[in-house]
Amino acid sequence: MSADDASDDPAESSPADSPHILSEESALDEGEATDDRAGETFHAFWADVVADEIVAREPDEPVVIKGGVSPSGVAHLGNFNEIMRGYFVAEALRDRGHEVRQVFTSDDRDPLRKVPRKLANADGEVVGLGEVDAGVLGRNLGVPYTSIPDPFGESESYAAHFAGLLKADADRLNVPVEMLSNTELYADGDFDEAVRTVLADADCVREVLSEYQDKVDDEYVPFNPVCEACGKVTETVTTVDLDAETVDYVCTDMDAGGNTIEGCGHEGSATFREGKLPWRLEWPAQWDVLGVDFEPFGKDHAEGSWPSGVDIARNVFGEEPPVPMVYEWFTLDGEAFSSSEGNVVTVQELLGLLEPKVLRYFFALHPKKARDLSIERLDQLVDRFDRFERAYFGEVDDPDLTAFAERAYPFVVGRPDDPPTERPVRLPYTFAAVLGMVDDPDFRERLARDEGHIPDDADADAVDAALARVEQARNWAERTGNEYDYRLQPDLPEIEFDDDIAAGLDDLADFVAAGHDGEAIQAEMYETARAHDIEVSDFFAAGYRLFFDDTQGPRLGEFLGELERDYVVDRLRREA
RNA sequence: GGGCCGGUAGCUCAGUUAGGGAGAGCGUCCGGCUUUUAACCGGACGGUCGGGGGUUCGAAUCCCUCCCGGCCCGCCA
Repeated sequence: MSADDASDDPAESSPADSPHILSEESALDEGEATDDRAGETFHAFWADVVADEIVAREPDEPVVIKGGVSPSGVAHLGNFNEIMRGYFVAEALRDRGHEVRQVFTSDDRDPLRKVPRKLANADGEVVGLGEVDAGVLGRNLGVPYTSIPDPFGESESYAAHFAGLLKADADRLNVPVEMLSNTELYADGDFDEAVRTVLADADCVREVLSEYQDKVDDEYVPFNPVCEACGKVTETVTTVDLDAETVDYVCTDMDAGGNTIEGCGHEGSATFREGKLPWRLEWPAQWDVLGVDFEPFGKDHAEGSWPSGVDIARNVFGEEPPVPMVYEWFTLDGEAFSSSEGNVVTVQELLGLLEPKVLRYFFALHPKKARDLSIERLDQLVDRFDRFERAYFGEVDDPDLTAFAERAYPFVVGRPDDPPTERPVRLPYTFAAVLGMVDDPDFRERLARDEGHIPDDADADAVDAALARVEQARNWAERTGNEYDYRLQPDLPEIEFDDDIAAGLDDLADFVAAGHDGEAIQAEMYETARAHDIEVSDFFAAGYRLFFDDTQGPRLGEFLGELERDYVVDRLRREA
């Protein structure tokens, strides 16, 4: 047991290797290092704390930031954590003058272990198996994702389809990330040295790995060839030929989370490029091959593959592991992301509901907090972004928020070198939802101006930008069916009113026809109701029925005041 | 059971780096906008900072302990 010479329990990594670098006082905060401490400055933005750690190691340029994921059915928001967290660190480093390369591996030589219940199509929409060629999945259990046809029949493989989704979403968020296919790295020989190192010193690998995994015994060979006969990833290597760089194998059954994927029994030979390393080795091998300096990962890795990866990196590959960073997982409307349960949302879906800046802002919040993304309360997130933005422009009396905004806002809006000098015009999200009840763009602008949300001197571009939120807020209202989900009815709803209300509506029509503004119309509704001895609520309900075919709605008078007068008059008279 | 990370107002979250006034927005309630109708404005209500103990002149913040939640401690990734 050479691995545990230094410590009593090899599984117990030293505190300095903790991946929770944002939770601890400081990995440097030991002993008397007061001079070092004095050199540290407070950072309002977590990405700078991480950047400090990276810079302290004096990495070669370009600094390499990695993320990675095994393909699954849906590229949901949670999968974006690594890309976005890495991005903000990359930007913080670039801002300090470093060259940064951000890569993201699609770990696509991994075998498909079970058929996903939901898939995302090229448009980011989540669909069930019934809408795809599910058979192609069922027939390819155990086969690397890159060798499985795209169930949508569009991309060259299932892996390519999935990687395409991630890349498209990264583009939408304007994050320059280089997608790397693990299969290609193997096929091109990038992993040759790593595989050789692992197989050449298999005893050492077993020794290190056995501290973390029970299945590692004297027979264990840390390489999984792809069977040349059936195409499945296999586990049983019989001999290793280091000179020829080949292994012999038997295609045996594989256990996949309780299910058995049957091997074909074929006995064959594979090169180092025709298989893969097990994850616990593959991850540190990626660090080595790609020269990774920083990698964020989910908390599921924090106590599992990270400690073993550190050990493997040092004792097998002879390298230092990258700066780690654990992030907490998101929930969606209070529940864990689950594509099988249908509790997923894709970046593309979200961008139909809010601006990319707002989504980027969400990822700029502190990673150690388990955050809930609530679609129902998406207005809260947008409001928080607006406040964050106002804080950047010095309009919020909150020193902490202001300090965070001053550093993070330029990154969030993607303009660290050229931050905006004027605060954009923003419509409150729920107000935008109100405007979304009517299609007419002129109506939207008039009402927004009347309510004081658009300054008189705003230029046309600023107005257009502000009004762009209306479509998103309307999509939100429709998706959630919430209290803003009303639509102005272009045609007269079928409805009967009693005589009093009918007379009141006629009077109100005359009042509108005479030309009054929204405020006056609102007031007149009360007057009219009283004059006809109608309950005010009944009269409003009649109005909502006429215009929205509903019993409730927005403040009606102001609303009617902005609409086409003839339309309002005709509708009140139940004529059109 | 063990380890790690979280727990601050009804909700969403700042504040914990470096101990000193418990905060914001939303919601709720009340009021204002001549006028009950979800947009605007003002005010109020609202917290044992998960519980307990300790250190300290002083603790959301540091230490110990317990409770709750998530993750890991099989395999896989």
